[in-house]
Amino acid sequence: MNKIIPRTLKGFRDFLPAEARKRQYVIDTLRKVFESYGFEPLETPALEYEEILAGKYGEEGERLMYKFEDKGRRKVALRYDQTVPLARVVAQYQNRLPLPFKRYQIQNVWRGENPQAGRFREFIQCDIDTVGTSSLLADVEIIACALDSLYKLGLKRIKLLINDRSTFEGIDNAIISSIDKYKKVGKEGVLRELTQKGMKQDEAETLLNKILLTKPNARITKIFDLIRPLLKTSLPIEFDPILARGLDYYTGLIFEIEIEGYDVGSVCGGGRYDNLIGMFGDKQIAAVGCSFGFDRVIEAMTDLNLFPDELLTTKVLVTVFSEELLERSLEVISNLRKKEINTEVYPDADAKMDKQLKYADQKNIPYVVLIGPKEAESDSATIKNMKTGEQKTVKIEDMVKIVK
RNA sequence: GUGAUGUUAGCUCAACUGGUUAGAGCAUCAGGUUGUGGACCUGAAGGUUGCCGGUUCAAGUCCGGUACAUCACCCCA
Repeated sequence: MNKIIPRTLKGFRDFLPAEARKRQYVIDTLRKVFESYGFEPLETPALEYEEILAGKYGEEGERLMYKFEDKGRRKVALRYDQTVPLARVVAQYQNRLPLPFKRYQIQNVWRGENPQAGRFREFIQCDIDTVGTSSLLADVEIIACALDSLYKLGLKRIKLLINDRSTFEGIDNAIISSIDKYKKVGKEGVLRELTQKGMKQDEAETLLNKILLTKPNARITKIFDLIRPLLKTSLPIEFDPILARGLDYYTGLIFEIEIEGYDVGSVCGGGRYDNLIGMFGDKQIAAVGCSFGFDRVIEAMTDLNLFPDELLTTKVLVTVFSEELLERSLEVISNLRKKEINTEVYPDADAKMDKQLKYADQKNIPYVVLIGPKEAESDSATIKNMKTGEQKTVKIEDMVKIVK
């Protein structure tokens, strides 16, 4: 028999406990903030009928989508983003989802891209969207919720860049996507691309200068006015006429959030897209939303050291002295767990104490409980603080106080 | 889809222009102390040098292909 090599698929990742804990912390935090704004959870299947997803993401998307036949010979595809499934859900459950519908969705999506920095084939998307209203207040709430989310994660030095699709009125999508690269390739780079796409040098220059000098329109100034009272802190908010987000489906607001001291790109972006959600019905439905770059958020927070020190699971390790005293250990464990203290037992009664302590040390468990013959006699236990090395023998009832 | 670079022990790396039996640190396991972790010491285990083929008396080393990884383009989160 051939030996099977343990490995992961190209572009797919394992998250070992230290990493997985960080991710869960971020998800938990985001979820709480989303819900505080009235967004409700939505989950959709990983697999959809291919026809639901096909033709929705352009040529590139079509190439990158995971498609195959299932056992029943149905043509299926893996979730490619969360917006198309949202559109499907809105069309499918019209009678059960009164509009406006506010939902958040935190699930994996799959794209068969070539992996590179911060890009994988399986990754989490965190989306919030409000469907069924074109009110500017909905736009403002999305932005406020996004800012609040990052703020709660400790990302306090953030900058909001905001623009409106009307800045690019009448301009071809291909041209817009070149202009969007302004920050990356500079003015010369954009002009070079534009002339390559068939524009004359002076035409391109005139266009670019005109865009750079655009002033915020009425919608944007209204958004500015509305957002200030919503946010207690005064965040830098900037009108940025060059911002296009590369996507051609936006119809109004476009925004991005950047982190100061982390210039790998935006960690959140979104806008209004009033012509997309209605794709499965016969009427258009207005929508506004945004998406967090989950992996970038994790990376930025790691760089800036923003994760709480004690993202621990186990609080107490109860050691086992011998087979005879195992029962005493189990009693203590049961007591601690009843008090909602995360407790684990060293699973081998024959293991020496140093090995059991070493295990606690490696797993960063803050407290270790020892119950040997001495303690058993007096119906007590010794509790050791692994950080300070202090230890004392106490009655079992008193142990909870020390740990908590 | 395109391009650049790389792949040697679980991890990080070494091995002069091709030349005996491919080395080290960390991690693992055992012991140094049978009720106390992080340090230290001793020892053990761990490799068909990513895979397939070619050149050569001889390949970890050279050549071709392929898989994977990293980075970039395209595109995007």
